[in-house]
Amino acid sequence: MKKDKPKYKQIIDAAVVVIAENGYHHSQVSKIAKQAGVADGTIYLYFKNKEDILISLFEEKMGQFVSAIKRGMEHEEDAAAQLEILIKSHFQMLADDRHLAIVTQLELRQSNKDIRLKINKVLKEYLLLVDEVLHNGAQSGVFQTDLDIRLARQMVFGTIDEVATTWVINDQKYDITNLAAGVHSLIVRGLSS
Amino acid sequence: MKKDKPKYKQIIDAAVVVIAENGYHHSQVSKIAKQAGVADGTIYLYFKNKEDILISLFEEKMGQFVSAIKRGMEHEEDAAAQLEILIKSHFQMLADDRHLAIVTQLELRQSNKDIRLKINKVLKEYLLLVDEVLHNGAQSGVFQTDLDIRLARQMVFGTIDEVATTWVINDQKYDITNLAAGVHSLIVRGLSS
Amino acid sequence: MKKDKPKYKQIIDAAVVVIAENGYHHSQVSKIAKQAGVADGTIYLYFKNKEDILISLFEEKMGQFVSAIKRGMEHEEDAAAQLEILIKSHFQMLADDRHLAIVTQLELRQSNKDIRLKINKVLKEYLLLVDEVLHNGAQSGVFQTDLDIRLARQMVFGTIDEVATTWVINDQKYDITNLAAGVHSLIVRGLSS
Amino acid sequence: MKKDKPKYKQIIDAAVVVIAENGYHHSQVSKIAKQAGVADGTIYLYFKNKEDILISLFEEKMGQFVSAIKRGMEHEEDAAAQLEILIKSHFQMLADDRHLAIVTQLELRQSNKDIRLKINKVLKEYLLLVDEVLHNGAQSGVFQTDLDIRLARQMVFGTIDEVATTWVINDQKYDITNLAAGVHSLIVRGLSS
DNA sequence: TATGAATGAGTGTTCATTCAT
DNA sequence: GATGAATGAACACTCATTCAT
Repeated sequence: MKKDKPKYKQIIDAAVVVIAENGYHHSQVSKIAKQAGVADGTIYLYFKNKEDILISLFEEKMGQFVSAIKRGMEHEEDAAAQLEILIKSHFQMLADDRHLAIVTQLELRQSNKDIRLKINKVLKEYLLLVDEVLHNGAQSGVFQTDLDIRLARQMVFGTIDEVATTWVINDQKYDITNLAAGVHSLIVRGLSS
Repeated sequence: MKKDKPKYKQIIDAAVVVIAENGYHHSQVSKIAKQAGVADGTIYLYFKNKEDILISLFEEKMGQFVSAIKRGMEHEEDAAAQLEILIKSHFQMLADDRHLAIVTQLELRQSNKDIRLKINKVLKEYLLLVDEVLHNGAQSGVFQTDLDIRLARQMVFGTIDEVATTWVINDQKYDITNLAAGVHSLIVRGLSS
Repeated sequence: MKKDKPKYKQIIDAAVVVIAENGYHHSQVSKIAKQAGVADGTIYLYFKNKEDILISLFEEKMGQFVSAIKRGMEHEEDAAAQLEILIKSHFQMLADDRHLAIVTQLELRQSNKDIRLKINKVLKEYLLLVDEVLHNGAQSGVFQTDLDIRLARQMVFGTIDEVATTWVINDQKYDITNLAAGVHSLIVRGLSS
Repeated sequence: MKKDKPKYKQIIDAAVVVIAENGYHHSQVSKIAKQAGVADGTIYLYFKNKEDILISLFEEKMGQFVSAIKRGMEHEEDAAAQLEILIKSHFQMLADDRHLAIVTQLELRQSNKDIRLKINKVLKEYLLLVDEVLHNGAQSGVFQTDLDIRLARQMVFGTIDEVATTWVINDQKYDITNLAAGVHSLIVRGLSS
């Protein structure tokens, strides 16, 4: 399996660094190859094309992302508490890797429609996780029992994503993990007094 | 004033159609010119460069957007009701122009950092409007009096934007205006039962 | 006659200034029109095309040039003295109009082969004047009686031109008229001790 | 070293032919590439940009030029004889390559100021060689001992250059090498009888 | 005469991808 | 597997010239 060979991860990590530092449109394959310490042609032994690097990058990192969140929520049954863990973990992981945060919140979105559709496919696993929490909350009565899961998920994800993007646009100059509690509260309680 | 001449709007409208149908990266200036019924060079009598078409497009449309919402909220003082008008108007306007919806939710975001910065400047007016509503709500006691306006605005905008993007990605195949009430309820009341 | 109308000269003078200040390749017709205080289209009422401005400019100025030199040599019969007047007048006229000096020595030469051929035609009158002086000198015995006029003319013109060009390239920062005597001496006596 | 690879010279030689035959302004990079038998992009592996082809072309050819002249003068100590060798070599080399003659005497001069400045830098080596000969002549008493070297160099170069340009403009239809003796005589002895 | 808005042809350069070694 | 030289498609922008007013 190619994904287990060292050069596979090597190239992906190089791509994260190069894209974060140079921006998506200035991240030529040759630059990624150089950063990874391989020849240009070698990239194509591990990835179908440039798009495939991006998609694989997102798959790889998002996979770790979801696993970590799942692991964090493992022993928690209360939906509201699960949601808090999810938000905290999400923010924590972005805070842990500045480069990755830039890539996922800003640069990856400059790719074209096709890539973004494939990225959305990868994202689905994360969204399903949110759905689970929401479903659990609705059933257990922690959340509204007649909750429109789809819409609620869009609120949860939209809010988290917007908060994360704003933070990255502002050069990550404040501690995003401090915002987790406030975001959680807003999502759960809404604006109402 | 160039912006008042008919060709200015003609070119912007052509750009919306061309970009929506071909995607940002396949929307050559010559294609836009053809659609607008002018020569390639004419574009440059009205716009500094290709980027400027995009930014002007967004300015023009977003300006109408904000005006329309303001007009809609004019005679309403209750913050929750204002918010509902804002959401409804937002969705309504996207529903009214399929092409524009594609451009603003998907294609515009593929532009590079510089353009996005300028786009954000234009967006600011909209976000200030949201802030006003939130501030009003917090002061009048309709919303939490100690509301973190910045965070709340990110929830409001993030949710609306995510709902809109999801709708566009799904080929606008359901009626997004039907979602306004649900979104409003979620934002105001949160997930809580 | 178009050449006698005020706008004709107005446009030519504008062209000299614009080309001297912006360089040949940045001297658009619109820039010349603006400097001349006329509309772009008006240029084409007086000149066939852009090339024609250049050629007319050179004709006009070179005509004055040749007349002035002829006038200066009128009452001098000695070929060596005539040559000195020619060189002095040539340098004097360049020194009198910085802009024109830049245009004739540097910018006009960037035009393409066709224009340069036409410019050479205009130049011919000047070269014939040189030939006359040389012929006179050969016949009167002031110069070598078996002088190769064509070659001698090329030496005379080549030397004057190179000295002038070097002066312009060095930003006209010394007084070129001071060089006339030395140049004359070199041309007449050569390098020999 | 890129300059030693065969394609470097291949492209330069192609450029000489294409520019000589089509004129500088109609010598598209793609045309040069085709003539060189390489792809357009290959040009940019060896040259920074189109200007760089021109400058490199001149460097390469002028380098050979100067070397050849130096080699020719090696065993000659008399300044007048050195000058004759210089003139003969110069004309001979132009006569040996019709295309190169057109490029150096006509087409290269159409380039803009920046290129011309760089070309002048390359030319300097040639001019220094002339200076050496003149200095030698002045010291040995073959030439005037109080010779203004700078002015004398401008006469020498101006004359040679004008003779060469005239020959090229006249389609090289006579044998320029036959003119070397006459030019040498004129430069050394001047017009005097 | 004079205007100036409109035209549209023309090209240097980048970079993802290939393939002979 | 690994290399990296070579490929060639793709496109925004300028500006001389025209012509309806």
